[in-house]
Amino acid sequence: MIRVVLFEDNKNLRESLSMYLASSDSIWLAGSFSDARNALWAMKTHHPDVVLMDIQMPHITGIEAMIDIKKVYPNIKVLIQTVYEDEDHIFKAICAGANGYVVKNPNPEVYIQAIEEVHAGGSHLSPNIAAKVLAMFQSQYVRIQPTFIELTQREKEVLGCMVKGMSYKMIADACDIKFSTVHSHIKNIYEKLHVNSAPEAVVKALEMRLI
Amino acid sequence: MIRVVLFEDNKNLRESLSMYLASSDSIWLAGSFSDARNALWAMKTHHPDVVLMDIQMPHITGIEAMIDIKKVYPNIKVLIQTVYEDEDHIFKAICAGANGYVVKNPNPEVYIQAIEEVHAGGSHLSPNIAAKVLAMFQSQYVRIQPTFIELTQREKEVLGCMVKGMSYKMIADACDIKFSTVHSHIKNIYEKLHVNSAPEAVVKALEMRLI
DNA sequence: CAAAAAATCCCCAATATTGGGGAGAAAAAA
DNA sequence: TTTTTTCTCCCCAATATTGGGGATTTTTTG
Repeated sequence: MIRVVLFEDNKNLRESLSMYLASSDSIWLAGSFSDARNALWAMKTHHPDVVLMDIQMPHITGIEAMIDIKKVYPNIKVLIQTVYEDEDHIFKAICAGANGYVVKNPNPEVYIQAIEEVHAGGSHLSPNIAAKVLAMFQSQYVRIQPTFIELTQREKEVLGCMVKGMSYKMIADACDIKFSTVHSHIKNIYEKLHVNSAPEAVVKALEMRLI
Repeated sequence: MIRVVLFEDNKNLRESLSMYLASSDSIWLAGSFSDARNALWAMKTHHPDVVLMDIQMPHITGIEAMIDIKKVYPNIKVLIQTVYEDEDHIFKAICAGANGYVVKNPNPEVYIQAIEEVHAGGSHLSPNIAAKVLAMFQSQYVRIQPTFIELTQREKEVLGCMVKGMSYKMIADACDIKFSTVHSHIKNIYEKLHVNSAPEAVVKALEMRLI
């Protein structure tokens, strides 16, 4: 049986969810709490396999509690359950190491399924959350190149150096060309990118994934 | 009913899956094909809501077919179903706009669930896939967090301006402070970020998502 | 409330960058 | 092969940035 600990500040929800989880024969509800300040103590006492964690709670947020838990017990799986569906919360939860993200749902079956999946080493994301994660993922990698700009090999090289924060002198050294040549290349780069300063060029280069 | 078209080169699998989908009362299987070269024609003829697409197929991969489909029919949802669980395939599929990724599974119920979720505008990821996506996501953002750097509100504002490529003078104007103040802030920013030039600061800011 | 931190401003001087020209060799394209 | 692009280099002068000192006033915090 999967040992589960629940954190949820809303009394009604906590009690109904507890009752439901306790009635499942694959889950052993080891404890349920309204406050995550005692999270580490709860872990130590109940050593759960999976923690079902609300985000919005008084005193300390579920994400903060999860960070604490993961620091001490990296093997405990944490399943976030919340009403928040905005990118910011999703992002923070994922970065903090959440093993799943379930949107609060009147249908309690999904909790069981999510807990089982997470316990088995997978992750569970509610469909809307999954869609947002995929969208975030895509926007990171799918380049948008409305204006296709061609930089020569040398120009890319120089731009690459600029991104690394190198000065003209350092670039000249690194590329084994004269200072004045670097100057020329950068003039051309600025012309092509329609910018007129190094920071702008760097931002544009990163945005367009030119380098 | 959800109109579905299936692409799967394995005859046995295609037929058993077809039969299963056809027996569902929420799904209308509009067609099933062993070859994705006719994908666009299939879309035009059967105008499905959801396409269930294998990756590994002769002549043209499911991902390539999906790219073609998405180009012409961006509203058609594509659900990838495959045996591949490696990061490379997952990554490519997501970047190409997949709405879901189901690992081939002897239990056909998950297909129905995935199709319904995708059709409703969400995404469906098999637990192992979701775990890998979350891991990829984390590794992108969490890596450069060991040094937690705190910038003040003003400093973030100034840094934000620098990222936009503004000069000291422009920043002074935009933030309604004196040139010398901008200078001071930037000196502090450089100190905090351990850099000594604008391009470096900009790169670091973007990397650390400080702004 | 007192201390610390943040935000605001100033001076000066060294260095770096940018923009304007121009020009010759090497490589790639027509 | 001729033409064009790329890569290379130089000069000069204007402007911008950086680093080193400060100092004052708000806010925040202990």
